[in-house]
Amino acid sequence: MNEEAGATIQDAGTAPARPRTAREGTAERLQRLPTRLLSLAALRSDRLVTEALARVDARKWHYAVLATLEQFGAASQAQLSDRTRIYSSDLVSVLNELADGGFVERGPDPADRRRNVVSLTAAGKRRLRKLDRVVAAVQDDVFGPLDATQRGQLARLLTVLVDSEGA
Amino acid sequence: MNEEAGATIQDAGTAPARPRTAREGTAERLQRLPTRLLSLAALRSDRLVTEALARVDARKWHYAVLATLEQFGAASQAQLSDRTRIYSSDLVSVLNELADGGFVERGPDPADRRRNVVSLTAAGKRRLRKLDRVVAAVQDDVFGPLDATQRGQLARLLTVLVDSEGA
DNA sequence: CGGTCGGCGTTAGTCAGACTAACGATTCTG
DNA sequence: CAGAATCGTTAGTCTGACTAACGCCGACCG
Repeated sequence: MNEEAGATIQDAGTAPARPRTAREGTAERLQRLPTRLLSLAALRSDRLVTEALARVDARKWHYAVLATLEQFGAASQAQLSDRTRIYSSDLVSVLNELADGGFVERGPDPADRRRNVVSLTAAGKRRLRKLDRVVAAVQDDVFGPLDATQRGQLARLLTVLVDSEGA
Repeated sequence: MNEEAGATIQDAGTAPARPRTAREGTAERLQRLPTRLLSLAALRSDRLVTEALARVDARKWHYAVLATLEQFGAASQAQLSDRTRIYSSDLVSVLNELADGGFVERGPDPADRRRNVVSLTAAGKRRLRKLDRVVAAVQDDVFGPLDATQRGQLARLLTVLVDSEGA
């Protein structure tokens, strides 16, 4: 919780502060370092995504889970974990949140009582549509500085990197 | 490293290792999502960088600080914070570590006793050379799947994104 | 000259995500 | 049937980003 200063209600956001954008001088070695560029770009991207989703009371994982459920249908948590790359230990709370919102249902799998079957509800589908819109908007936000061609290039290059993972 | 199941001795702890690389099925929506690609690529990159540096008992910020000091000379912590984008609160422990290793010296600024002057030692310069090598090696590791042209492209695109930050 | 404002370094603490360990319950396998 | 493996869950570690507050000092203002 935030203790508000009471007096001036406010502009909680008016951060007068750190000119983090200062960009005054970054050592060259760092400035061109590809891994650093990647890290900074992702940091900014993640921040924007997280903020945008937070505004509608969601998190990245919510989107991932909902989208995965819609595409592949009901699944066990283990399957969801594999498909979304969310650790199953973290998945628990994500599903709790989604279930609290009525977006998914979690019940025991009659076929294998160790498992849960997680399925999308009607509300979940609507929720997904909404998050789709939010996420799409952020893409433009993040990649605004690039034109369509460049975005395509970037996506292709990143895909190569990401896919090289398991190799 | 991987624990091999040796000879059926107990294997109590043999983590057969989650096939995180499984890549079985990722929802399309997610798979092409640029912000996600960026995030995943950065995650992998960061992990490799962190591991490589850990092997020589260093962290990313160590490199950033040493490189910045060499390029701009002795500076106050506030300046370092601006230039490296390390929050000054986090900078404290980084400098402690570097000072413990004898790589930097931190003394009061005679001109302004609020400030510290942080400067690079001879050992710090040697350290920087070493980290330079480590970091360079990781670049090849991370961006191995890309040829020189592609790496250039990627760097350019990312630079655009990163520089759009303050705009 | 005294006071207040602001920059400086530091401590502490929050929050999120990635990741590991262990455990009870269950099912599979030999 | 016994042991091994799987599933969901709890708890906890680690790192990085970020905020709040504080004591110290210097700058500026009246």
